[in-house]
Amino acid sequence: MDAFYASAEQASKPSLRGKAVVVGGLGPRGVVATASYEARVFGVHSAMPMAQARRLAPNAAYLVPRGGFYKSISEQVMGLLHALSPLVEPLSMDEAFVDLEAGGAAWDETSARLAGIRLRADIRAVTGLTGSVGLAASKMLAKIASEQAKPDGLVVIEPGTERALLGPMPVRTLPGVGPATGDHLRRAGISTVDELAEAGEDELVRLLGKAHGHALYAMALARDERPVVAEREAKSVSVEDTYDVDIHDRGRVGTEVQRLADRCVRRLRGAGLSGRTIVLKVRRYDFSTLTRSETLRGPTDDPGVVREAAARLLDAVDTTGGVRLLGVGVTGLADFTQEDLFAQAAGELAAREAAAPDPVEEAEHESAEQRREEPPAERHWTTGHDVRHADFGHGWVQGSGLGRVTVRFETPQSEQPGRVRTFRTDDPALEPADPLPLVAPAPRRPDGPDEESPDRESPDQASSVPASLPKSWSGNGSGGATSRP
DNA sequence: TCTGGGGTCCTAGGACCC
DNA sequence: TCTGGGGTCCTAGGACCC
Repeated sequence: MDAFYASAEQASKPSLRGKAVVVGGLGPRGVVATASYEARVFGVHSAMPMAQARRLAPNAAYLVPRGGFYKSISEQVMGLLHALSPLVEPLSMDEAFVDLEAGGAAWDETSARLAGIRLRADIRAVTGLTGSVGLAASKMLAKIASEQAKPDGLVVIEPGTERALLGPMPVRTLPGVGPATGDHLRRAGISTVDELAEAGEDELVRLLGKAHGHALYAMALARDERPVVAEREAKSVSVEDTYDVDIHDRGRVGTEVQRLADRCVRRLRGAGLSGRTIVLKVRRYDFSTLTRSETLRGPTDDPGVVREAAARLLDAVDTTGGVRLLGVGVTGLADFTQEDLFAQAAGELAAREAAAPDPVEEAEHESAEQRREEPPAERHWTTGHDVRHADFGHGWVQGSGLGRVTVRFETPQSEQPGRVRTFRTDDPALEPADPLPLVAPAPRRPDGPDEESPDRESPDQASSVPASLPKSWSGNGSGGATSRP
């Protein structure tokens, strides 16, 4: 998906279309998650500190990420991919490998290109957003092709042309070559893929180590036999928080670690997992980062056990000078727990847990209590979130402060930017709302194809989109102007 | 300019075992 | 009596990706 978070916000808020939009953390230590292509013109890009983005693009719209909203769009797109092949390997919410051959969706260049064209049209029809497609004979090349296709394009790397295409490219093009490896290679006089191949495998192993050296040499020769693997098991679960100001108080550090341990366990349990190794992460005032870990005799999902392990690990960490980040994670995952096995044998743990309050729920209860005791409920309206007003209908929060909240009333289907109105934050007519679908539910067509029916497997079948296709799938999407939905 | 959050994979040393 | 070789597990750190 192209500039996924930012594009989703633009599709959701017509007044932001064609405008610079930056999605990311809005706190003093926030960074950019995604910048719209309009914002990239100003030099704003992912992972940039938000403060710097604001200097570069002071008039852009700044929004916090709405993970649940993006996830629901992601599921629609992944659904379209699964219709092409059972072999779908998600890389993130907005990117996945698909083995078209395994699904019978393509068997040569022509059928592959057609599948890509249909997929892009389907993505647009179903989600209202644009995605880019890279087609090639391996994962590495498909990924490079999709980068070249962005935004809103499709690129095919034809078999036989790989090395000629790759050769002159900078080494940083290859997935797995980041800033450190890039610098390392540059100091060794290697800056292009051709030079990587010329250096030879032994030299690369000497420079970069075994695994990386062999892998990079193979990639430089366009060799990549890695299969597309669906459904990989999670290997770790972790949570972390960066604080707006460094924490100096040792007691406060302790309570934060307990909170993080509880949050981590909630996620662990939510996924039906347990783990053997507890990891504590500390980033100090000077950005130096350390981890401490402890492996238990058996896997656990018990909040008390994880809390205690995290507390023990913290005991061994010097936090003088303050900490900017704390994190708790669990690895060595299993889908059962030692405690469960004992419980089955003894048949009484469940009863005991029912009698005694679960520390996780207890913690939630406590914090809810604390919230209730906070000064008289001034409702908080988060910029960018959807709301509904009894008289004016659906809109989103454009800003709030000083007891006022400003709302723009528009929906994804609005033809022009909506009207803006300001209310008191405690206006009873105003309430939070869920995001609206980006694409209006299709009117019932008796003979029309139905996205929800999973029964079409042949690429010969009609695609679920109108005949009018976007104009920019001619292959090379990299040069032209961005066309937004 | 001052650096998020959630992950994966690799390396390297030491303990331990056979 | 003065020290082998291989394998696994644990811990810590670092690179990289989105």
